Formats: sequence, C-alpha cells, structure tokens
Amino acid sequence: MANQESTVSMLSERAQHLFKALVESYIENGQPLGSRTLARSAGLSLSPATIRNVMADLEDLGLIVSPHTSAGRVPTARGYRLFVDTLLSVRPPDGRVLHELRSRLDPDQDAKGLVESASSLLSAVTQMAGVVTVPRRDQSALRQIEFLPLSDRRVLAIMVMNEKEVQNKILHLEREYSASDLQQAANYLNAMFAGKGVSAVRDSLLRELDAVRADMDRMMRSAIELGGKVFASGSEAEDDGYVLAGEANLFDYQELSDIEKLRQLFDAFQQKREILHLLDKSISAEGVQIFIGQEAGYSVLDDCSVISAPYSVDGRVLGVLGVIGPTRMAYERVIPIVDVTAKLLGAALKSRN
Amino acid sequence: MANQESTVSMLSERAQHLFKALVESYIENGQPLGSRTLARSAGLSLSPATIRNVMADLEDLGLIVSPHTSAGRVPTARGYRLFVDTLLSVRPPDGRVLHELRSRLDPDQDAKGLVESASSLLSAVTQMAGVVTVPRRDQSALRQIEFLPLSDRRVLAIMVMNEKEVQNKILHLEREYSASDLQQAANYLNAMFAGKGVSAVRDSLLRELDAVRADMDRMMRSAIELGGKVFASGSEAEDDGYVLAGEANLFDYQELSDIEKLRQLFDAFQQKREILHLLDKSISAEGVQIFIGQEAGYSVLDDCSVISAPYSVDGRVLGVLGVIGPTRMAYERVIPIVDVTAKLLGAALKSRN
DNA sequence: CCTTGGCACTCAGGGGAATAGAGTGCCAAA
DNA sequence: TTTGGCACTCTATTCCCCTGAGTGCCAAGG
Repeated sequence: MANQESTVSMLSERAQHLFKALVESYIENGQPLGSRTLARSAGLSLSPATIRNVMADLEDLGLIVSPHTSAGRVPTARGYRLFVDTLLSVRPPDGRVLHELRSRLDPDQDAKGLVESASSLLSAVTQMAGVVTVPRRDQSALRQIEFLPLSDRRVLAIMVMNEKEVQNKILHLEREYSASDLQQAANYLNAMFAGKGVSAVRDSLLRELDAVRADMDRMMRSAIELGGKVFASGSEAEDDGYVLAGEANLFDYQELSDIEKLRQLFDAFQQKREILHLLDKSISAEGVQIFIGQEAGYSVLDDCSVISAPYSVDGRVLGVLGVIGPTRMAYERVIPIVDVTAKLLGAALKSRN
Repeated sequence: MANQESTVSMLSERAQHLFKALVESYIENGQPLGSRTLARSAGLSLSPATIRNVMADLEDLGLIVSPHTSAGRVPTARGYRLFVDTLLSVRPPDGRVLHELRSRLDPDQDAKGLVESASSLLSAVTQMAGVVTVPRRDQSALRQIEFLPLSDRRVLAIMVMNEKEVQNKILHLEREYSASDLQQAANYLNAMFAGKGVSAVRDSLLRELDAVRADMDRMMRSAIELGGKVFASGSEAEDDGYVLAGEANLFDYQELSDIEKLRQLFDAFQQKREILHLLDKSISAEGVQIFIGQEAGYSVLDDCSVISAPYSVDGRVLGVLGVIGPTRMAYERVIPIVDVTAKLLGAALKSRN
C-alpha cells in the first residue's frame, strides 16, 4: 500500500510527467503509445530515443507494458493505481451533468424509485454500467403497523417505515386470531415501538419472546407473537440486492469484447453474489473507493475497474453505489460523478419526512 | 397466411418427411445438412442424388437455403413457420421440469415474486431468456384503503388490493387535511368501493369529481377528492414493465454471436418498448403465439424467435409471458413449457385468497 | 418417369509465406 | 545526458493454395 509512495518517489519529475501523459492519452484513445507519439504529445521537446529510455524505466517499475514487441506501451493495473493515487487531477462534474443528476433524483419518489434513478443516471452519465445496492432497512424507523386478516390463518402485515416506505408480509399463523385480536395487537405494537428502529424492535421482541411470561395477558402475548413473526430475522426483501443499469454499455468497449469474458461478467451480474461482496468492501470506506482490475479479487472483473462510494443519511451508511467499466476509464471524470451521486442520493433519501 | 397450407399441399409425403428430418436435425446440431447426411439420417433408403432433387424443390419453395455453395441447407424463417404450424409434434414437458415449475411457483408469494420466479424458471428450463409482463391491475379489486399524514400537505395512501398486494402512493394536496378528515375519507371510500375493481372505482370517482355537487357534505367531498388523486389514471407502477431473466443465456448461441447484434438486442431489452409492443400482440391471442425471425417486425429480433402466451385468472388476461431465443430453438420442447408455465402462473396468481 | 451414379464446379476455411509497419533496444557520438 | 542510427522483433494483413463438403446437371438404368 505504501508501495505507490515509494514508487512515485523513484520517478523523476519528467518521468511522472511522461507517465501521466501516457496514461491520459491511452485513456482517451485506447491506443498503445509509442515513444514517437509520446514525444510529440508530451510537450517536452525530447527525442523519441530519450523517451524510450524513460519508458524502459517505467516498464521496469511495472507501471506500463507493451502488449507485444511492436505495439507501444499501455498502463498496467499498477500503473493505473499510481495514476489514480498520485497523479490524478479530478475535475468536478460539468454543470449539465450536475444539473441532470440533481433534477432526476427527485426526493418525491420512494426509495426504490430513487435507487433505480441513481443507477440509470450513473450509467447514462458515464456510459458504463451503474449499480446501486438496495438501502439497508435495519435502522429505518417503524412508523406504523397493521394487520389484515386473510383467509385460512394467514394475515397480511403492513408496515410503514420511515415515513414513506411501505412493506408487507404474509404471516402463516398457528392459530386463529380474531379481527379484534389483530387490531389490539397492532395498537399495542404501535404504542410500544413506533419510532423505534427495526433492529431495536427485533431485539426487544426477541427478548420478550424468549420468556413469554405467565403474567402477560392474552392480548399482549398475541401482540408479541405476531410481532415476532413480522420481524423474524429473515424479514423481508433483505439487503439481498442491487439495481444494475446500462450493462449493455459494456458491449461498446473493445477491451471487453471477448465474448466469453463478457458472458461471465453478465453471469456475475445475475448471480449478484460476487458483485455484492465487492461492494460490501466499500461500505465502511470513507469516500470513493476504486478497484482496478485484479485488485477486486474476482476474475470476472479482471479487465474492469469499479468505482464505488457509500451513501448515507444522517451519518448512517445505507448502501453503496458505483460504476463498473473497463480499466481504461476516464477516472478523473467518473470519480467525482460517483462521489456526487452518492451525496445526492443520500440527500434525496433524507428529505423524506 | 393461408400460404402454409398451399405450401404444404405442394409437398409430397416424402418431401415433408425429409424436410421435417432436416429441421429437426438442424435444431439439434446447428449444422447445415447436406444431401448425404440427410440421406443417411432420414431412414428412407434413397441416394443422396435423389435427396438433392427434393432439397432443390424445398429451396425453390423458400423453406431452406444454403448459407453458401458448399454448406448444406438450413431452414429459413418460412421453413420454421411451416414446421411449427404443420409438422411439429409437441411433447408435454418432462416430469422433472413440470415438477420444478409447479413447486417453484409457490402461490404464497406476492404477485411480484411470482412474476420473477416465472421469468427465471422459463429461462432456466429453456436455457434462453425468459420474460413475463407485470400483471395488469386494472381489474384487481380494492380491498382496503388508508391514509397516513406526512408532513407538509403530503399524504401517504396505502391500498390493499386483491387480498394480498399492497400499493402505496404519495399525494400532494392543495390544502390541509386533519387526521380525522383522512380517517373519515378512508372509511367512506372503503364503504363505497371495497371489493370493486380499480377501473370501476376510477370511473365512479371521475363521474363524481366531474360534478362535485353542492349538496355533498364536507366529508364526502374530501373523500372524493382524495380518492380522485389516488386513482388518477397515471396511477402507480402501471403496466409499464416486464421482468426479464437469463438474458446472459443468449450469449451461448453462435447464431447470435455477432457482438453488434447482441448489443442491440440488449439495448432493446433495456428500452423495453419494442419488446412490450411485441408481447402486447400476444395478449389477445388464445394460447401460445410464435414469432419467428423477422415476423416479429423488429430488426433486433431478426435472428430470434419469441414464444409467448397470455396468462390469466378467472378468464381475465393479466399479462403475457414468454421466451426469447434464437430462431433455431427446440420448438417442440419450448412451446409446451411456455404453455404450461402460463397456466401455472395464472393458477398461482388465483389461489391468493 | 423416378432414381441413381458420375462428374465438373463452387466455395469456405485453414495453413503457410511474404510483406509492411510500428516500435523497440542498444550503441556510439555529440 | 541526449540523440541519431541501425538492426531486430512482432503483429497484422494479404495472398495463395489446398482440401473437403456439397451442389447441379446429365445420362444411364430400373
């Protein structure tokens, strides 16, 4: 990790400059750079031969490689890493993009809508794939709960969370509950738990369930049983998911055009598991995180980079969003976009009251 | 359209037999068939030369083509059409598949869950892409409605439909409503409309709104205003969507391996518009519909076939499901799968009471 | 009249071989 | 330390040739 520092310190000013120019040019054009072209584009009036010497050094350091003998040089994952960590001059997203993000993250949608918007915005703005994990609900506050009897010992539980989200769940019960039982249970649970976070509610209920004491009256017992079922830990649509958008954009990058690799990537999108694990790593990070190529540790992402950032409300991290694209991506443009989108999504989720 | 009949009547028994054998073999192996191979595989003891004569006839009729001079023959779209319409011997899905479909379409999920299961089942069982349109809600019955005040003249409306589905919508109101206003409005609407279909409710409300009469008391007026907003025709997640699964399976077919075409196909999946239009054509059909290649009328689907069938509850068609794959697909296997899945989905959606 | 064997013909695909072009590394001179 | 020169290495492209599969047509045979 401190590697980059030592690496960068081994580079002369000039070498850094050339390296930066090389990476930027490659990111823009996707063509390996030869010494001649670099000599021309880098501004320093040096001959190709000189440039070659520098490039040889850079190659020794593992920052660039030639795909083959006669093909110029291309940044390695390590090269991108150095570039991103120490040479990158990020620039804030341009006004139009910012405006679009802001206006399309309309706080008047429910959480699901916001998440979908964020994902498709990320993909549209970056021309890569956008991904947003479904917000955790663990600490969202219960506002109200209600039970509706269905036939056959089944009950529909409806919970309003957080002022705005509605969740529901069908409970299979061991015995009959009358309509008034259900009503009373709802009243009791509302009185006890309204305003509390879901995990807090779950904990309390578990404790109570643990020792359903004889001194409880029937009503209370019903309420606790029902509540226990509602908040059973497998509760609800879990954090199992993310919303992906713009996968098809990835078709456009030649470096991903190996159909077999692409298929594996799409499979991974569908399985979700690996992608979720990766995003999870980012959930406890402070700001934007960047995984370049094999750094992610998943072979399907070997030719990809992932830029991610957690989004949060009131300091509580609810999820992660990000962008998946080829390692050769316009980091200086994408990073701030991911950053600001995370902030805007957090803000949009917050102003729901 | 009566074309197939006339076409088939022009074919001798033997020609039909050979054609069928050719199509079946091509579907199975994906290799163009030459006269020699066909002569061997078709059972009839005929020499390749004879077969060639027949094949020439079939080619004249537009049922088969050779990709190039020395490559045997392949069915055309028209050939597949004839095959499907008059030569196909469908066989019921095998027991294991049937069992899997039945057991995974657990009626105890909500509609959304069922639709997703159906889609991914279709894709898993056929190894192609599965698609299910979101069920129409127009004729689903309102069971109960409730209003929850949010801050700032906004109200969360919660509707329970059809015994099991929960929908919600945020209303922006022009004036304040007190908690008891809301309660009374809900009571009124419940009393008036519980059990009615959504479209019926909408119609009634529109009539009432049209002439909000002076003789209404304040409470009634509030209720009708609120109801009008809830059921405003842009109401809710509309019929705008479908659930797609297993798109990545399509990577595996060489005949779709042109990356450019594939990209367009995935784009179309994302846009949804064209695919939905196509599926719409099937919504009024009696049973399974089959679109082969260009028949669909969308160029992105030129190399694909779509097998679809409407699914319904109590005779009311709620949506369409189907499978998208290469024109070279195992029709005799896929058709009954789509058919039975539609029926099972309908049944699963029905038994929600 | 249908069927068959024979034959000439066509064409895609694969395997070199030759070529052009890009870029390198190294060396010696400035 | 920089630079020009030079030999060298590869890739990618093109061309050619060949093989194998398959065809269409024709004339002979049942």
